[in-house]
Amino acid sequence: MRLSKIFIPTLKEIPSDALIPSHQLMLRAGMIRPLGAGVYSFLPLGYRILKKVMEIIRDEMDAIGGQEFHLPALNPIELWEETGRVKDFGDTMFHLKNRPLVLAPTHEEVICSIAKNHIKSYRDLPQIWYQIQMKFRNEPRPRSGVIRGRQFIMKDAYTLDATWEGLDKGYDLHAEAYKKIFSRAGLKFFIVGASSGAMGGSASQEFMVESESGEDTCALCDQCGYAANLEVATSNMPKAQRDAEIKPIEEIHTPNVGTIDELKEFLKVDEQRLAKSLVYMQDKNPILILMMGNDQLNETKLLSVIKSAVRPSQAEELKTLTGADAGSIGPLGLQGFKIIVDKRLEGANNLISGANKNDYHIGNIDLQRDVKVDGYYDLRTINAGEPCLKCGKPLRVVNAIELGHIFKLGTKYSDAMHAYYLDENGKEKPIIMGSYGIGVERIMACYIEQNHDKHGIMWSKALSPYHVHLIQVNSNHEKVVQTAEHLYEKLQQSLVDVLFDDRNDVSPGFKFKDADLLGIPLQVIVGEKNLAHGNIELKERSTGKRDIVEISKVVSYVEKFLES
RNA sequence: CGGGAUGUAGCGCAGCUCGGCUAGCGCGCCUGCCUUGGGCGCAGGAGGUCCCGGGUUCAAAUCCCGGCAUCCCGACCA
Repeated sequence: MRLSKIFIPTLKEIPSDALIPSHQLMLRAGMIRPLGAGVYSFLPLGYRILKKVMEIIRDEMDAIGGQEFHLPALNPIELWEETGRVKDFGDTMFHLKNRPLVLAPTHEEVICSIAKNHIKSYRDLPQIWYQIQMKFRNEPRPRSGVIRGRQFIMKDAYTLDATWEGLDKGYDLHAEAYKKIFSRAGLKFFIVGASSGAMGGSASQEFMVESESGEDTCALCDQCGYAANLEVATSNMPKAQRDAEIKPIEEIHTPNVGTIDELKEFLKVDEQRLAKSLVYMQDKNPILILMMGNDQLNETKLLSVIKSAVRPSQAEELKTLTGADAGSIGPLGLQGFKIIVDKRLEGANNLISGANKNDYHIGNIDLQRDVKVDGYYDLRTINAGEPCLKCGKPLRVVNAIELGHIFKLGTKYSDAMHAYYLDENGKEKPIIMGSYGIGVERIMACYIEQNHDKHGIMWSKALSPYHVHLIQVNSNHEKVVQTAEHLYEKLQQSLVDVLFDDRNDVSPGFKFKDADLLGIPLQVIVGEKNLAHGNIELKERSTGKRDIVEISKVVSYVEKFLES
């Protein structure tokens, strides 16, 4: 393709709305343009890269027996009523105004409805169905360019199985396929255990890229490889020890002491003796949560224990329910509360907590003797530096971008939609499902985040929109033009994808800058000086390494480069 | 949905505090000449509902009220 003809509107200046490198470079390299918040047009260059990404995904999905579908984005709202997800998604799902239709934010329901109508026997299973299509989500706050948009391309795959062993197998196949996909795309990634959240289901893993601009937070152990989303991460922090000495409850006057830090200072006691109280509301039912010292409650973990929506109680509610304000709440003497306790406090005694009376705390609380505990659960958020659960080495906590997520869904959707098959015994059973997503634009953006310098992007051969960037340096020099045209022909005959900068109204410096910005891995530079000796210069974008070769050897040089 | 910022030519910005504008600068764009190894130079030129609506005033980009949009932080995020 000739640069004089193709539409690649590069920018010298950085658009002010773009803050992260991938967003800036995608705009500057003429790959995308914004149309509204979280909505982007892909221009020809950007779309070529997107297609490369999709081809890698397609290739690996087909390799595990996936069958590609093309599914509707417009869905009848009744379909989503069946699984109760109109409510679950809430404002995140786009609703059409003049028809009872929604824009699909994902496709479990559609897949399930097809399965329901056509998968009748265990003989029809297993199946791996996938699609690479636009999804729509009314994100409250789109950000970071294409990384979080209101419409985006997702590869979504679904496994349908008759047995749980089958689900395990399908899940593992996807995990392996995902490793291949992200490796082929040239990404440095890691895999974490994750929460399955509102998708439902059991096991779940996320494929992450470490990035300052990531919206997820993960704990990593560089020693043994432990990795988990902070939503589910655990560490090996010591539990409270049970004292041999049994002491009676005592009331302690603690004027103007509210926070755990103040209490610790005031009483001069070890933080491990302090039990922090938090009150959450499950509908109209209060839940008291006890955490050790200043441990932070992890709301995702709480949600997985409670299994329904909860919210922190408000100040007036607290006063009415407990008789005290935040800072003086405790487990003793509460009416109608469910009480759950973090595992670090399991069975502990001689604890100090609020008295449910302002300015007072209670000492020597024995959770076994004094409190009716409804359960001990892991509820805390871990911190960087805590010992790894597996090997004891300090954990790292990093921000990360989620590239892919694999779930074992189970029968949540097939039950809700009555997608049943008949087993060997003629017995009706729900199809067992798994769900596996990849953010296609995110692969592109994350690749750029990991592979750029101050001049621009550095594409790998796998994702580069063209194989080589042919630069005709001096457009007024007849021999340069002739040679560049000749090489353009020759390279194309050898099935090399060439982007040819044949512009005759652009200075050499401008062409070099553009070439480095676009980041095609190999530049073939036809300039007057080298040509005088019958030579052509070849520059590798990523290393800056330059080679001078004879004209006749350019094609074989390029072929060798592309094969390596 | 809370907090903050911004909105002036295709892009990046100045002007706004203290009203006087016939709105300016750089880049880009068009024409001509020139130059040709790192975003050339010279000359000429086109391009604006100053986000929208209302108000104050002799006079509003500028002051006041309302709205919208975009970005950032937070909340949320299958």
